[in-house]
Amino acid sequence: MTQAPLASRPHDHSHCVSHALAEAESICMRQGLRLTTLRKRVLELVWASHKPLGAYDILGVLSDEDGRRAAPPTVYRALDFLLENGLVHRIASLNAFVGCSHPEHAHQGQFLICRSCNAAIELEQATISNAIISSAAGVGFAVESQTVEVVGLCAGCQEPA
Amino acid sequence: MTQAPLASRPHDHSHCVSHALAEAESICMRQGLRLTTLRKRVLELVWASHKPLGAYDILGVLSDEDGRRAAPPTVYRALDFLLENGLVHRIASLNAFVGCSHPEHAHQGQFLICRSCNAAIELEQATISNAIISSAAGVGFAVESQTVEVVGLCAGCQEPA
DNA sequence: AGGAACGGGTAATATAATAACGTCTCTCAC
DNA sequence: GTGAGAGACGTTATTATATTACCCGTTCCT
Repeated sequence: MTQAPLASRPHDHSHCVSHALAEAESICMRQGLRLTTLRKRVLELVWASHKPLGAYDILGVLSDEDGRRAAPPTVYRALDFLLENGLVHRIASLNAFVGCSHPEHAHQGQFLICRSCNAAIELEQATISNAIISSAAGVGFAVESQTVEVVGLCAGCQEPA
Repeated sequence: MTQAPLASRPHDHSHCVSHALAEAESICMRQGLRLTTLRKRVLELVWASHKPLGAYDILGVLSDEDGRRAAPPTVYRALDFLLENGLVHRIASLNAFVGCSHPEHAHQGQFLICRSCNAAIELEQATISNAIISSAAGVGFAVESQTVEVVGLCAGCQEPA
């Protein structure tokens, strides 16, 4: 087996965050999108860990740090922007959001969600999506978007023996 | 391509319903489970079409026909029973429920959801789940459950040319 | 008969998401 | 520079989805 992904190993996470923010800046710059203070802050919060974060968790943090309580639309609008531009993914089975590991190109991830540490590992395996597309084609179904969310145990959370 | 699945073609749907109910009866009988009036009625409603149905849609129908308004726990408890015993599936991306096509054996379906007619087609393709399991194993992740939900156009809803 | 287990009613609450409307601030053509 | 339009965000209210807690009656087993 290859090495376990970063998300499920201890690592200097501040690097993930700064890298994600820098990449977001650069993508928005190139595409003429406005990565406002709020959007940047929400992206930062989503990237605060590799665990998917609920909209209301984000809302809570924003409210705490602002004093004034933020309202849901504030967060949802920022999340919509980030989703539309491929900077975060939504995990439907958790009603939660996680930073996109490869925002530089359009794609839909597949997610491995550890039920022990809650980390979400993003995959982008053509074998999976091709299997889906061709199975669907077998019954005449034309695929437009895929949701693949898997629950289990990440490498780090499996008991050593 | 093979023939389009029943769910996406016109068919005598009352047969689907009666077959599903009969099979549920037989499964519950064999396993000593109590398919009460309420549970049976909820199963029937879920099977009323091949379109995933929200818990509150079910609630609405029950309330209408009962006169007295049913409360959420009534429906959720019935759905929990049906889910636990493999008689219905939950579609996470829609917050909705659909009858299980193959309740006689344990499995997790893969779903093709038509964005035009809303029908959900259940697949059970080993190629898909194996692709997922082996991709996950490649990063040391042990899969326990899979959610595969695909949106697109079913055979019947694709324009003929 | 006694009592545990189960099914289900009811009220309240938690959690997730959206609607509708107003205001401010950029940007850009002129 | 200036005004028109678009975009971003605040605010209030509402809708949609799901769960908790408590109670009561029935069933089933002894």
